[in-house]
Amino acid sequence: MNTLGEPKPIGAGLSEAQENYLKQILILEGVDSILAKSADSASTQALAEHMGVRPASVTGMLKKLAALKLVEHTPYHGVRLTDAGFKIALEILRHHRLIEAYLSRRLGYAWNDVHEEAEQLEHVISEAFETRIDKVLDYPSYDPHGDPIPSENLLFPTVHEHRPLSDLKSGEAGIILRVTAQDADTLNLLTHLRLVPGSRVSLLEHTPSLPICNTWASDRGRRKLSLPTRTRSPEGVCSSR
Amino acid sequence: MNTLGEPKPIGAGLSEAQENYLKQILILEGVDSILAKSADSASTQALAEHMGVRPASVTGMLKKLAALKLVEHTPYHGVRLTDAGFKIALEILRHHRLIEAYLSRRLGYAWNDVHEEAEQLEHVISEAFETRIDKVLDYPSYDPHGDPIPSENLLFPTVHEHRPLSDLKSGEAGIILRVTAQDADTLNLLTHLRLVPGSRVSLLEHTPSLPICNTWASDRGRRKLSLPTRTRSPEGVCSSR
DNA sequence: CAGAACTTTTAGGCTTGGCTAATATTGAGG
DNA sequence: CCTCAATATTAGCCAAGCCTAAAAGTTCTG
Repeated sequence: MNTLGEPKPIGAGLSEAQENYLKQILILEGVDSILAKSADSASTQALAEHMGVRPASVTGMLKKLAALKLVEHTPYHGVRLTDAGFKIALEILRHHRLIEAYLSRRLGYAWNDVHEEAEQLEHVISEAFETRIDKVLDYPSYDPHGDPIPSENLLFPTVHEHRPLSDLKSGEAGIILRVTAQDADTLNLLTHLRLVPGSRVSLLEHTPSLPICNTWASDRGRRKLSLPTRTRSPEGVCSSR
Repeated sequence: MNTLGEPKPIGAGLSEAQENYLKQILILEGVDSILAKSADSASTQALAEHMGVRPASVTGMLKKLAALKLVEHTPYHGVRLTDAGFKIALEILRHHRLIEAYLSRRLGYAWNDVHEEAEQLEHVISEAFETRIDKVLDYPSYDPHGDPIPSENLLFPTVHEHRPLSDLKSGEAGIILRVTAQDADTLNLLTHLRLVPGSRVSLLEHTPSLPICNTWASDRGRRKLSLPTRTRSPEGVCSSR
């Protein structure tokens, strides 16, 4: 019985698909979210949408993950990660963001190119690799999108107070701290508009039809851009072009 | 039809297993070998041994690769890579060695730890990644074992004249250029004995029972260590401890 | 309490890559 | 030239992993 299909060496021998499910559940549970009170439970449907598969497939995978005690599945009421599952999911998230940071800082990747590469690498790197790049980057707390990177012992850094860009009043200013959009198109657009992490902006006026503002606000009510309330500065403009 | 099972983006959508077969065929064909006149053809059995599967499995895979025109399979007479297959195999070999070099030079990996990690990463990195690390390392020609790295246009660097360590006469000296052993144990032993690429040695006496010399010479007649004929230097000793 | 919306179950399907056992081919030595 | 051992190939199977459609069950809202 030559078991090929290479168990990857992360939490145990999870398949890439399984790891991705865990990661997505983590995200849907909201641990990581800006608005996180944490601890929603992820619904089958939401999971299906995010993974690009049918709900039935999700249920199937959920049963497997539940059998592995990585997840608690209450039929008809969504899933929750168990402690074990949570740990693995966090580990993967850490891999992902650490890799993104590395690609950006050490290999000259554009911040909107790192996601895809990290998506592949995160399942494959060893603990040694993780440790090394963490050290080389001097234990970074944020990835190039401003997403927090769990530490080696899987704790999130304290996140500065911040709020969605769409909440800004006319005349208000701030520094962009985090961009939660992931698709290359949106990120490209944002790059062109200089709306990247670290840049200062102040809001001239609310124009709901403005293309990007549209994008941010209309996406099923989920905020894609947020910025701190702490920092105010008069320079920088959020204009459409 | 949601085709998951992620085609990897190298030559086309080859599976990891397929890529590994191609790489192994390349190696068995001897393109890379020290003794390479190149262009032996790889036998089913040799392939089976190196891949850790049964010959029947190899035949099966060979048919698949042949159907993809990556390989020419003459039943009962081994396989040869086609130009297309050769190119892909070289690309993978390049990935592998470039990654090894990167891990060693930029992430502080020991030379005997790089192989396994590279084995995983080689199937997953993008062309962009390859290009970046190549550049960061300033287009290296050799990996940490002294194996030549094909260039971006898939040409091997010119390799300095060299011969197996076991061919040295008593009193002869040289610099270790390349170590073809890959298993961690052998590499550890060699490290302890300071028999690593770059070190100068001269042969005091032939002692067939010397553990490492034994290892090198007795392994099915394949040479594991070689060094240049050009360089002679009196310092350095090949002693057993 | 009805029905819309959502979930789960059931019943399969497909692909990959392995394995065994039986069969076929090759090539070396007698 | 023939035979036999070594080597290859075929044929038939299997398991893992993921996916689907359709049917049946559950929830919750109006």
